Amino acid sequence: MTDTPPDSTQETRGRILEAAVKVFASKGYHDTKVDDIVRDSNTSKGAFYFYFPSKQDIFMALVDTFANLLESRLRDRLSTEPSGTARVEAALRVCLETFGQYRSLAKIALVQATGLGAAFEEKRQAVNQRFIQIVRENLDSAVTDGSIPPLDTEVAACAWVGALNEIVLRWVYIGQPDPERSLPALRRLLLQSVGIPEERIRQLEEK
Amino acid sequence: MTDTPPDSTQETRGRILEAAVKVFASKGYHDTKVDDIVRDSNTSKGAFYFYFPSKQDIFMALVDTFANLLESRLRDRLSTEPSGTARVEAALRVCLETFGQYRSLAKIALVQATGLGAAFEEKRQAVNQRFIQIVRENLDSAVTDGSIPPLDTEVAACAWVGALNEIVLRWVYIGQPDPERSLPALRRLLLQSVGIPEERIRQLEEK
DNA sequence: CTGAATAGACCGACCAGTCGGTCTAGGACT
DNA sequence: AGTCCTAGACCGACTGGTCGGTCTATTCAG
Repeated sequence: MTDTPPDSTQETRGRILEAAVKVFASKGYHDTKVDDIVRDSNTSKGAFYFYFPSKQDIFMALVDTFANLLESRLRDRLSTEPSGTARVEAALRVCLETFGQYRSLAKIALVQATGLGAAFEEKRQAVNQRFIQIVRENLDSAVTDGSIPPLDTEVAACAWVGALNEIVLRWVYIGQPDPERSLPALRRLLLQSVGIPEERIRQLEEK
Repeated sequence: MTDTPPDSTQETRGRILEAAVKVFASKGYHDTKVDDIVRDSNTSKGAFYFYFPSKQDIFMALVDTFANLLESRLRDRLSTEPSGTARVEAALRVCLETFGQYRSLAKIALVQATGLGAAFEEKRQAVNQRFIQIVRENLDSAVTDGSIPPLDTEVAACAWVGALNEIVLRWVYIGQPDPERSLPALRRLLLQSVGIPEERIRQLEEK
């Protein structure tokens, strides 16, 4: 009658992780009780604390998981893309794809890790900083090789990340501006903002 | 021995509000105990619950206070500013001034109201939406009167608000890019992003 | 004297984390 | 093969501390 077939052992851990993503994403950190995760994963509190040291720990691990995934995808993609303008396109695509593919995880990383107390705020800040850094590096090199006029790349990088963040957030929340629609608009916005000439942009859009 | 001088009555309410702003801003919603606010305000739990129905309520009230203040300042300023490019300048200035003047409140509204559970997320979304709406209205009218080329103003408005948000957040947190420094950079970024010609921007910067 | 304002002891729900226990697989020994 | 043993996976009742919120007593202004 117990409908659990002879599970392979480590599967339990996976079920807990899966449930954690789901519940954290839908209820937020504080409204998620460990018991919720336990219930949703069809395991037990014992199992939870057997695999994870604490609620905070599993949460942080999820944020890291997502940030790591996104960062490596981004760096991979950027390293194979020579032109500056194409990089914007590529990076935006990678972000939106990844956010889309792991929508729940994304929500956790983007939203839930904010405003829950000192430890979490620091983490959020740190994660964002990583991506701002990536953007900045690329803007810097674009300035160096003369493809865009000199500008305050730190501010620009923050702005870019902030803009993308907000777009994705809205999408994650209310599904509103579909990425398919917002991507071209956002790309043009970002490119224009750092002074890339109209003609280069149009060239990219026609491709 | 109690060092509280003969307080005028209603002052208590003010002291509680003040303390709430301070404590919420420094510890976040969940890490702030009602007793912390009581202690910091030199009042009592009885006084707290005499003036405010609940912890959540006073928090929401603070968020609203700030959002209302900012919105009215923005609308005031925008209504007296005819030119589109000048509006960007004016709006940015109002935001940064207000954020600066009420830094703690700003932190509460921008950060703490995120990721703490359904009610708070909704509020955050709603508040952001209001400002996106303001930006959008202005972009729309700029498109209508031909001062900028047609574009997806919803996406653009989100991006603008997101960018500003991120810049301010960093500043509030780590004090890093000083507004005096980021404002010109950000202004140029935003204006360029919606395709305002170089010459109009320079013109504004020289003023 | 009356009622608003204030104090702070107290209550009880809530929940992260614990801990003693059960179950199962598989190895060793007969 | 059968029996025992062990270890590690897993279970869930329970605990202990923490706060939001209540309540009664007290103070004080008018």
